[in-house]
Amino acid sequence: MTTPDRFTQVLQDWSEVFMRRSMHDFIQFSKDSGLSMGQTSVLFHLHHGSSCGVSDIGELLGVTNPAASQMVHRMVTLGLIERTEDPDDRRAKQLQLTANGRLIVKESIEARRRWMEQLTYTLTSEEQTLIINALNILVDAARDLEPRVNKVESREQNEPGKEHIAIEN
Amino acid sequence: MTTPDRFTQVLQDWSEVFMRRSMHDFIQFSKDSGLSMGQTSVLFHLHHGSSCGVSDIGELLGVTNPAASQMVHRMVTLGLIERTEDPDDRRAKQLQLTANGRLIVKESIEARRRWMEQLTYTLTSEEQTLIINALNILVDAARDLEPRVNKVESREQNEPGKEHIAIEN
DNA sequence: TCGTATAGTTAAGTATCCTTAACTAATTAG
DNA sequence: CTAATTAGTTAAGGATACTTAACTATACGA
Repeated sequence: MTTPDRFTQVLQDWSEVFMRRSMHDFIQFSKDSGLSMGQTSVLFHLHHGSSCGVSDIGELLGVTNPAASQMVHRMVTLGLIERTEDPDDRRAKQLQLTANGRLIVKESIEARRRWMEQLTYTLTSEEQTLIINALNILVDAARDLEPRVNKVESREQNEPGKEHIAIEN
Repeated sequence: MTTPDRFTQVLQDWSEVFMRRSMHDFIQFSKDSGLSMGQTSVLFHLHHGSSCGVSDIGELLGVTNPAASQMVHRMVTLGLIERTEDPDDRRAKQLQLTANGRLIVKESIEARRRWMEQLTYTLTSEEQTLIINALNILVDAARDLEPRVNKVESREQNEPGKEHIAIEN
């Protein structure tokens, strides 16, 4: 087995165990919040992208434009997101999280953080350092593969304490 | 920032980028296959656990027993899963993937594998080795945290070429 | 300026999926 | 042996979320 093959294999092993856990949390969280999985997806999409239009939501969920419009309407009614006119193009709407919507996203992230914290307890300090270095590389590589994101303002980027640790090779 | 904090942080960074990608693929895949997200979840659950009962499905999806029963019925009709009587307890049913259901799961896994393969192209051999070691540790730790799985038979365990690489410390 | 394309909404109809309530059948406990 | 529990199903009714078709309003290109 070559290194790239082994690499892909271990990444797949990890993704399997990680996805199973995350999907379960995701479903559970959606139910607990009284939201559909689609609605939760929208919240996370807006959390990541900061702002987007109605048709972007349709693309995200793989549904038609009217379906997206109705979903947005429901979520506006629920006080999760707000819909304002795009000043540059008055046909378009800009969707954003409300304070309440942001709160819900934060709670979900916090729940996942607790799971991850559990992982630290079983690992030695050396193992943790190894994993930190490895995942930093992986995160950078994965982000480079991502399609561009129209982040209005990169919030809390260059946050102190998040800088990478150099690996010696 | 302590090592555990930094560890949790980088794990969270990774989970964010990974989840975004995986959720998108998951939604896309479900739509393309003409399945609901719930149905796709069931397929993956059965792929992992090999066999389970109707109420396990209800627990997985966070719905009532009748809802699970109806979902199972629909999926049986679609030829995705089959429902046989549990020989040990004739009240209970054992659910399993059909050949067709297995095929669909395989296709989805293959799609994700291709994404992961892309990641290898941008990384050096040293980086890949580092990540392999790190993720192996992480997979083991995460599996230990998982609730027990009633796998009828551990398929393809101890497959050659999947053994861990020892890390020197 | 006129025609076309784009962003989004509204309306009508349908399918899916959920709930509770009531049921059957098998198991287990006293 | 009877009573209670457990696994699952069926039925009726309701909510959600999807579709296509038809629409409004803005932007843009010739």
